Amino acid sequence: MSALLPVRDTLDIIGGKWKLLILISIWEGNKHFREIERSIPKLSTKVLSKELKDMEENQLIIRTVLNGFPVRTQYTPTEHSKTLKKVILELQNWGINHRKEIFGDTSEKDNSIRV
Amino acid sequence: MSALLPVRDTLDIIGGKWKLLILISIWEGNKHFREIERSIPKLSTKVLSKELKDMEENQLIIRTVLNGFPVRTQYTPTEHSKTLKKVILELQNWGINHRKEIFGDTSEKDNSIRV
DNA sequence: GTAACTGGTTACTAAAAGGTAACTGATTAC
DNA sequence: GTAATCAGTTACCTTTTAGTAACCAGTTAC
Repeated sequence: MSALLPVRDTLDIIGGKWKLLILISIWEGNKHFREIERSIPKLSTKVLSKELKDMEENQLIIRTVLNGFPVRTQYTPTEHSKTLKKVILELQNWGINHRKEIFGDTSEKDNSIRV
Repeated sequence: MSALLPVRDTLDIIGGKWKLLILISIWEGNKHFREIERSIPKLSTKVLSKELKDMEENQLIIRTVLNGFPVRTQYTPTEHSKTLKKVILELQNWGINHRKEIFGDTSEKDNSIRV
């Protein structure tokens, strides 16, 4: 069925443990490598490096090297990446409802969308 | 970071290579183990077995054993699983637009099940 | 001079995921 | 009696992914 190709394309890009975390971290204002690294617990330098490369390739972020003394790079989200917000909203809503459905969790402690 | 938990919950459940393919196959009318297996190229018995267990645990499908001569099991989608259709639609739309954005691909030629 | 910061890379190791094929037990068809 | 179908399970092996830690160059602060 034809839904599968595009869905798989999408999951290939934003699936996995870290990509969405990283994107959200950048959306929240973290621009530099070490900054992003520190903002996401348990994320290692090596993995971050690889994920950022993937994301740049897929045009979700732009990497700029600033000429300065303690060499700085800057990561900024592309306009294109912002189209992911709808997807994330659906994934988020489903996750919340699923949790209720499965665990009967009605607490709804935090459903703000700080993205 | 509150979008992240639910999003990760969702991706844990439907992420990965096979779960959505399997769910769609079942939605399309394939009910039995070998039937589902044969409908998805490159999917092995072992992996299908594991994926179906995960999906049953997450209440996306129901497994019923029919008492008969060449023992048959039946997999049916839950009502709850149908709430995924919105999510899938968004993932699908994003995938299509992303492909256009990145490759300028307007052909939409190949909508067969590539695995 | 020493340590710490920047953005990573490299090498080694450990864990997780996936592939292949054989095998189960009951039954049907030839 | 032989082969095939059903729904899986098990054991073994390979591939992929991830974690750890050391290290690069250049600069700043003490």
